[in-house]
Amino acid sequence: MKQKIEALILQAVETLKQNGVLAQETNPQVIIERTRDAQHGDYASNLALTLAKAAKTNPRQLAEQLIAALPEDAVITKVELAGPGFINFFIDPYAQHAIIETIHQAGPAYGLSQVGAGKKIQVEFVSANPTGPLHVGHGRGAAYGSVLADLLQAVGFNVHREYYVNDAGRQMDILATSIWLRYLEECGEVLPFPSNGYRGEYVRNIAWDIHDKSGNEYRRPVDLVLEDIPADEPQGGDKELHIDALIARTKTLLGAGLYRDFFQIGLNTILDDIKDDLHEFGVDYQQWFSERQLMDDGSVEQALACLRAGGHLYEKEGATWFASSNLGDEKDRVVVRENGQYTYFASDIAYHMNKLDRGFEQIIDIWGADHHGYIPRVRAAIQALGADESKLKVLLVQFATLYRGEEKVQMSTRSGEFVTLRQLRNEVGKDAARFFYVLRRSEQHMDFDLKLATSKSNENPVFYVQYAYARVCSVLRQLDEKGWERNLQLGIDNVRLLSAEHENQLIATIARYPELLERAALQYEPHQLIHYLRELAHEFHTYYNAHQFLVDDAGLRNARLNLICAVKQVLANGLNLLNINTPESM
RNA sequence: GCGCUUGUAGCUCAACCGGAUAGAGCACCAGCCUUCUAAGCUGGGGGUCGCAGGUUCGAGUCCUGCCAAGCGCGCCA
Repeated sequence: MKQKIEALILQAVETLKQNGVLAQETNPQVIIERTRDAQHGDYASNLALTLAKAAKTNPRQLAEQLIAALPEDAVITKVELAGPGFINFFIDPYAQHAIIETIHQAGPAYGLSQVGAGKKIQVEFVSANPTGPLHVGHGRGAAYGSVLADLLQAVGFNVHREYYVNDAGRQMDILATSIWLRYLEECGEVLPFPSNGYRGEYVRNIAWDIHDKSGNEYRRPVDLVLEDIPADEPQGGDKELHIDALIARTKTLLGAGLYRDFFQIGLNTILDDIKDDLHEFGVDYQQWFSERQLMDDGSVEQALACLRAGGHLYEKEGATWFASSNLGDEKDRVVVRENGQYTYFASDIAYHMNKLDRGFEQIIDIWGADHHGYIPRVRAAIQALGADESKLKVLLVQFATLYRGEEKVQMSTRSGEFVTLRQLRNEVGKDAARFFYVLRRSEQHMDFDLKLATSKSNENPVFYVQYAYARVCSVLRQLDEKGWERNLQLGIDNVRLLSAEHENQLIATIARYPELLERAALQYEPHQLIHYLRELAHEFHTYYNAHQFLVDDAGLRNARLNLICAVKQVLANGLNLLNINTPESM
């Protein structure tokens, strides 16, 4: 419909060019908007307002001339000049009725499109360190990323979902050491636990499990473990020096081989838990990409060689630096430490080079907002690698501040005091959790009230949408009980009986679903889909209260059934995209 | 101090490339169940769009300054 009106307006513009009203070189971008107010018709164009200046005339006069030059069209019942120079189009209310039949034919495919044109696009999200279970902060990134990926796929992109596993680096060593110390306790040793270690209950569980399976294989005498280790913070020492010494001691006492085994068991256990957790949350990936693999297969070395060849690296104070400040970063960054180890940033450069090499036309990184300072250096790296930095899009997800009623919930992975995603799912269920997370724009700070989300009452908006779906199902059950059958063709033949205001409104809303999907996807804003579904559900509930569907007149009955079945289909398509269930009864 | 993000109704949030009288939900008030599920519907009150300038036919939206909140500013990840 938009295209149709656009074409008509362009014809009018051509006519005015010939009349000399508009300059020959006028090549306007015609914007047709759906109106927000029914008084303004169905569609509106602001073309006269934007062209008035160039045409050296006032907008209302130009709009009048445009309207006069507009070709006749059966679908358009009225064209009005309004306000400062808007052109409002009123559409024949029956013109949109055909969408009901379209929806019945397309079914689950209704709303899908090909604007993405099969473009290869990668979405990397969550990518939490495998040092513990996912918490509710990760949940938002998981819900946002997965819905965004599904949206992009729905509009025709070739989407690759990926999780970057930070399975190398110091944090992982701290984890392995933490598990080992708990394991020693399991063996019967008594020793202090480092203040900087991972204290969560899951660490004990892994240790318990290893002890159960391997007995005392990894056991070493506690006095050897603690010998000459610098004091921990509570004892007046430095917690970083303390933990680093413990890591080194763990490696020495176990030896490289056993340490590696032990490390791997810890990593696998936690990663399996994360995979399982996300899967149950409705989040699945095409690939789990290992950071350590980049280290092991020489990718990091190769990436740094590439930067070096481009003259972007230099040595200073024993470390190797990337001159990112030449490329928009606020300062240069270390890539190889004084001790010869790569920084996290070094492997991330290699990772992004790898992404580019895999031929993605667009790379979307979804990060927690606390990583925003990291963006300029990654962009700098991509430029230094000789790639087009506009291929990278970084989307930030603000962490949710967690409340339990009025009380703010403090979270820290290290101390083990946090609410896990799994706990949240167990309390509120997958549907409500996903719905809640996607409800708000991702850059928006968000207060997540556990008390509210866990309430199984009508305060929870997910039920409202699901209830609309269940209500349609219920009507169909009633139909069956009355011994009637739905007749699609009879309904189509009588579609013009759908003339009530509620019906026209509902038809207009389901008709714009494809546009909505496209916009939500291209703007990376899944919350638009949620808001749309709430609106659709609301219009359905209103319709339900205002009109009886199961009337004696078979023509009207089937016309209405076709409409509510089309609503049901759109609700299902939207909820499926969100990976939220569609209950047949509630 | 510098940088990024945010600031809209009592609370939580929307507002499509700048567009017409800024909208929902919750909460509050008043109504609607002998009729397809009341987890629903109808109506009502409630606003200095953080503040001040600027850009223009038009600004919640763009620009500048200020105020406030969150985050960041490691040879951590």
